[in-house]
Amino acid sequence: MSTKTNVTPDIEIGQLVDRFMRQIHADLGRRAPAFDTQKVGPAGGLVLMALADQEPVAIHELVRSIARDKAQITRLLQTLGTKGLVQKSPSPDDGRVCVLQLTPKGNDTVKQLRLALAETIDGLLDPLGPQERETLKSLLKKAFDP
Amino acid sequence: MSTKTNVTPDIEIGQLVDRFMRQIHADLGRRAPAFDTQKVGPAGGLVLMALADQEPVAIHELVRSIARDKAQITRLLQTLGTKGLVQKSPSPDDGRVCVLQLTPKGNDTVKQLRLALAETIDGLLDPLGPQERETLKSLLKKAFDP
DNA sequence: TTAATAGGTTGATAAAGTCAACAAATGGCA
DNA sequence: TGCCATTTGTTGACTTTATCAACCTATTAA
Repeated sequence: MSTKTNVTPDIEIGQLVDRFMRQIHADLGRRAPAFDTQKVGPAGGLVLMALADQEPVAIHELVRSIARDKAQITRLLQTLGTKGLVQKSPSPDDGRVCVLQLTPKGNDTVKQLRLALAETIDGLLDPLGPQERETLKSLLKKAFDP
Repeated sequence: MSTKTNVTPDIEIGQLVDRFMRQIHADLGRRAPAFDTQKVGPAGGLVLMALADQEPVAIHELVRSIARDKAQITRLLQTLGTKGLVQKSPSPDDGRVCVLQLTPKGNDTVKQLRLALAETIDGLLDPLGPQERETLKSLLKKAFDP
């Protein structure tokens, strides 16, 4: 009790976050035919959106920022590449790294995905007022922003 | 600004939540050998913890509360059953439903899992103060509690 | 009593995630 | 300069989750 670590810290948060994530996933899945015109799927969508925030970016940086396995990203990028959404070019500075960039088509796709995601989250956070949403977002950012 | 729906609601929240979930998952996975003595895995662990909060509970209620597919839960419960962690008994009221309950062994397992999850989350929320954590939790509960 | 519905199981399949091994490029250092 | 450890990205093999439809039984409503 003396130290700052509680005896039982937040046990519920994990389950709540899981539910949050899963409901986002479910709702997006339901509406996917309407907006996922490129059929990138949930994983591809997240990669594209992360990419849009960070481009131009090296693969290993993207991997770290979204906390996924690099093997998985390699393969995702292959399919996104063949769909013409992402362009991969060797870095001039370092022969090992590949630099990623969205194509115009990729940018359009991201716009659609973002809109859909925003709508979904907007719906899920319905019980919260505008101010509460801001608070939630800022707390998450404080804890998990790179 | 007049209506309650913003033009661009919270796009980032989805990615932040995803990162949160994924880091929980990664950290728990790293430490799993130390605490997952029954080898229930991430999915099994979540089911057990949800069960502990709700038992005795019917399968379909559990399914709804954790937002997973019922087929998946059926199979998870089979393995948890053979490990002697969960007991499944027919409901006296309704011949279709099965009522779930943790065994003593299941309860012990949940205690371990909860401790591990709490430690992990405690670590991940390090940037947040005690008050901010409370706020975060209450917001999530307000939005996602059954 | 029939028809529709809900709860749960099974089967088949797809999608994600994991882990180790590897080649090429870089960097450090003797 | 030459060697070794490290980093980056790819590939292969594999396990875990997730999804979807078909199905049986019990319940409910008409």
